[in-house]
Amino acid sequence: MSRGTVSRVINGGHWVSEDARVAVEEAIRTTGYRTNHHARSLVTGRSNSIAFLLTEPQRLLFTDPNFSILLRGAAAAVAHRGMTLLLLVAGTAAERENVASYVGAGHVDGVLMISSHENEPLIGWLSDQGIPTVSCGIPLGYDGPVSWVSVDEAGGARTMVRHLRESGRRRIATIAGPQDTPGGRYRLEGYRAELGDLYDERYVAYGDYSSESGHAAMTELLERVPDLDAVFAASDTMAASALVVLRHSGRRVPEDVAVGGFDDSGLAETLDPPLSTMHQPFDRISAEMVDLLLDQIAGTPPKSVTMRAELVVRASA
Amino acid sequence: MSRGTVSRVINGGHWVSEDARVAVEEAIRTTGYRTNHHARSLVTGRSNSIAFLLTEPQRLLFTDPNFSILLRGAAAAVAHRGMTLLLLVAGTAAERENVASYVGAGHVDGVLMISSHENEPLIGWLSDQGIPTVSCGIPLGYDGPVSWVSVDEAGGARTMVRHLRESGRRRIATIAGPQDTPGGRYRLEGYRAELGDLYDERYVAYGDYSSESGHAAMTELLERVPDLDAVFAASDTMAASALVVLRHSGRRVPEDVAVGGFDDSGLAETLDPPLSTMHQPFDRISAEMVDLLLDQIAGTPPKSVTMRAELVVRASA
DNA sequence: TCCCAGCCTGTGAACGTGCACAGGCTATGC
DNA sequence: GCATAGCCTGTGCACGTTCACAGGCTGGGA
Repeated sequence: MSRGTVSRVINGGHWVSEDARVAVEEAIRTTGYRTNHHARSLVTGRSNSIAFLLTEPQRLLFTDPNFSILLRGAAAAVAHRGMTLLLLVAGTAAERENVASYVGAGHVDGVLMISSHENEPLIGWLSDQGIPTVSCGIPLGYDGPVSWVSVDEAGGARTMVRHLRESGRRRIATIAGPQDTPGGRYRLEGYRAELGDLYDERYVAYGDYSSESGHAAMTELLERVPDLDAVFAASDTMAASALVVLRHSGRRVPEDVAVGGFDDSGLAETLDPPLSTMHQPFDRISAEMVDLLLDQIAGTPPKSVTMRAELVVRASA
Repeated sequence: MSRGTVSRVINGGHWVSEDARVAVEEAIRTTGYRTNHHARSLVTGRSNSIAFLLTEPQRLLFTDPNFSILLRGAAAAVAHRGMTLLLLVAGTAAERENVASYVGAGHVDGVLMISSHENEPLIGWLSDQGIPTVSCGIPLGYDGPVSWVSVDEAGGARTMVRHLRESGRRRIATIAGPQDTPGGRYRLEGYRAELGDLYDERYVAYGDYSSESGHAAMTELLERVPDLDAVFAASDTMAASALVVLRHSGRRVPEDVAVGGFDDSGLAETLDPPLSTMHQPFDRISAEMVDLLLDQIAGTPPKSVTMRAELVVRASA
């Protein structure tokens, strides 16, 4: 039995006789043979692994539950295809340098880019190097060819604001996310578009998705426009803080003020009252990202996908 | 310039002249040379990567914020040593099988085992195969040689219960975690030990760390022992649900009922009222796990480390 | 009978590195 | 002057695959 034949039955099995196939498979079973991925990668030039690249500063990873869901989904999708997911962190400049040299050396076949802020240098670099890349969310500040998958941020925001208006709210404030982030920017755009002429800058406060920033923003809004009767927060985490601040101010939710969030992270249904929010299909997003990345590795040009965010009505609005 | 000399300057650089070193380093800089990890691994038999292995069912990863913190810490610690962290998921039997064959093939140098439940089959298997492994938390149901790093679960629980007693509480209930988990079991043991003769089974309810289970457990306790004046929850997530249930029952926290948690996850300080809890040093835990694993890979026998949980007093107790 | 196409199998080369070994050069001591 | 030890450098081999190619065997058509 020659190496060539064994190699053929392992990879596809074309042009190999039935006898040879069963013999090889039997031998594999009895000897406990495992193919050496390093040797394979050495000759094929492919690593059979892709990187899950985090460019978010450390602090936010602590509070944002979305990362874990995305990560887990990606790991499952990747493993399902016999590949491996490795985690790369590029929060500091030094880490960014390491990641660039690692990825540039061809140690991964592609990169899943998570939560990049505007003008993230790595995204252009990866694209210039011709390294298959899929971004989670539209990459701000880069107009080159790159794949991304995103929820319809503006559309989702409009849906929530419309829901608030249809339930009779007239003075709808918003706690916007960071404006160097697609979610932060486009959700605010959707809010503005849906309100049209009713838009009033004084009803807008800004946070960075974190709980503390949500607290500060809600406090600021209550001082500036105490007559508000609804709040749309650009993340569930900030909405949670808004609920606390509103209760302490003596307002009831949803009787006095309605509150809507965005994400439908695990947090939302455990809040008091349970939070109405826009559901992001994180499982489908991660699966689609992996699909797009594998297509790109196979040679397909970059392509992008937008998904709908679905309104989930609970008690808060 | 020969391959051998280049190899020597890259790995350590002993027995190489100053002239040769600078020449090689200059050449590396100008040509943009990157060492091929696959070729290196092929000959050394080491992969320079370690696995972050999750054996937790999917649902819990969504709610438990501790995983992300641990993961990020481990990724940073591993990257700092020039190695790579890859994420392996073994929630189902099929996934477990894949992981075993992958790890068994020697594709990683060691395994970081996260949150194993009692009698997790992989832990014994890894140990039997002689694969360096470090468990996060004491592995229940396995008494073979294995490294672990854990917080002092029982001691932390005693500290919290003592704190509640010292603030005048007499009827202290607990929401225990899952009993097939070290945290669940030993925190309950600590609670019981600290109460001594005062221990009363009716003041104990069980959850699985999830928010829903915390809700159910708190509801159950209020029905069974409505006179309770304090609750120690085995996780912040369950404590958060307890706060909601208590408020809805008309009780004030901390005036009527004091509430203490465990973990000090990001959640704790954003709750209303901010949660008193036992702080787990997740950053130190992940760093220590990586250290122990690298020691073991280098040949040191398994070793274990216990860390203290620190009381963090906020408003809830 | 011979040729050719279609299957199937074996073989040599290559991937890029680390390691052991051989050997050259230099300085030191006898 | 010669042996020896201490540095330094180059070379062959091995790691375990995949891939391209050569060639054998079989059956059908001229």
